[in-house]
Amino acid sequence: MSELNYCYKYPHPAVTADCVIFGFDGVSIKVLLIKRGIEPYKGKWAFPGGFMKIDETAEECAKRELAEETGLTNAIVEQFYTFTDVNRDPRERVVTIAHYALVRLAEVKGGDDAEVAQWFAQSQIPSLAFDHDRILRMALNCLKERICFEPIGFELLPEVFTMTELQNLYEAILEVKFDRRNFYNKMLKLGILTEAEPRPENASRRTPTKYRFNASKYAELKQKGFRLEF
Amino acid sequence: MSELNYCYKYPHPAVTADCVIFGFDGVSIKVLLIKRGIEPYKGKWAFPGGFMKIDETAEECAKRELAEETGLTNAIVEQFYTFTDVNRDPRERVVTIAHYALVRLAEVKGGDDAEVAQWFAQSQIPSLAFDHDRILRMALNCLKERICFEPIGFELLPEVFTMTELQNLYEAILEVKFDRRNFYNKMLKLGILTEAEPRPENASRRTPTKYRFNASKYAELKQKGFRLEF
DNA sequence: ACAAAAGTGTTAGGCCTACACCCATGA
DNA sequence: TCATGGGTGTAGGCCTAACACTTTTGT
Repeated sequence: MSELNYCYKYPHPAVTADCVIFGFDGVSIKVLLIKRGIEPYKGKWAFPGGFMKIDETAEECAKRELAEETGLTNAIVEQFYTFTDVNRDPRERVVTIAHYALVRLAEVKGGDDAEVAQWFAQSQIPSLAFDHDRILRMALNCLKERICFEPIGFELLPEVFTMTELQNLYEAILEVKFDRRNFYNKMLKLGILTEAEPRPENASRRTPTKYRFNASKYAELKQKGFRLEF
Repeated sequence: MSELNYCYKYPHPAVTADCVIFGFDGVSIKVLLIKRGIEPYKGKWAFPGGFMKIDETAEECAKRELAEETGLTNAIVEQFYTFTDVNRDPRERVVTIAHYALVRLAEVKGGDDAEVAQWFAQSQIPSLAFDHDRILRMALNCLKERICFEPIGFELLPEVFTMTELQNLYEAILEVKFDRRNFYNKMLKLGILTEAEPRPENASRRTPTKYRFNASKYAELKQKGFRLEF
């Protein structure tokens, strides 16, 4: 079991897939971290990740990690950068293909052990193992860029949401503030939202309108050359 | 020399870096391809690329490949995607970290052997070895997206260029046509171009104005939150 | 002389931004 | 009653897109 059975003519790096899992609680962006139980960096927090099996793609590997930690199997998982620094892992040469995942917090299976896996608000993330600080920075940047041009934000919200929740999400990710009326107008004019339910009888002025992302409408617009922009 | 000296407890994929090298001849985007001299895919065209050494990063590897084929050592080289399909190489499991490079054709050292390395206009690229067709599609897409928001186009033009050349470049990459006056106005208003030389005495109406990309001006604007958009 | 390249300005419409008040609810 | 959240409209400025003619040169 511990023999060195896999031999090559030239040195091969190990390949891992890491998964930066983003969630949104209505106010802040959150990231799921795992406390390392073994050396190196024992006791430090890191992203879920692991060695890519010889018969799976990096994306399958990242999705496997995601499923192990959250129980989710149909979330968005996308590769964003491959980290290849020579000494990023003290054990051996390890190349990691970094992914981010977008999940709805409500759908995440509660972790069995809060000591081991924990959600951190963006502002409370501790210093991480390996080069994961750098990976996080790049993941956040990538998320910022992509949400400007693609409707990935909806993957972090419940199916049905209010305009205020949507605005909070954009503001949290982009770290800016929008004028509420302008945000409403812009979003509604885009034509990619549908009112989820007609307002109930007893709807008061205070009851917010619920929306749903209209994926087919978006696909249609996109095909016509429409581009989302924030 | 042919012994299997590098042994691991678990199987390790091989890791390569491939380099999609883009040039621009004033009219079309060109790509440098290498004719494979050995199996697999012997005789087919492919991107320059090779196995990552155990003490170099993927980017260093891609730059090494670029230098070998073009003599250039200071061109833009950027990773854009890592391809991990299980059967993408028939010999063994190979993960490739794909890069694109932007070079000025005038600075490229003429290849010794046109049989082996050759520039292809985008429309004349043959079907490629491995999954390089897919890699090319993604590289072109990535180039399209990036040129919309970052001034990378200038890396493909001579230091000094005319507005028409710049417009041709944008049109070739984005596969659209712009109105000449609107393109002039927009570019000039951005404030990132400098006139290269005062127009000479004998300048006729027909002599085009020469421009130069003003990188420091761009950096300054960018810091103020300015974003390039096309 | 004819074709091709380069320079140049205006107008209309759409989009973005800034901005304020009312109502209902729950504490 | 007070603070909070939610809904709503308009006016000005800027940017975009559409559009044509003149000059020069080379063939």
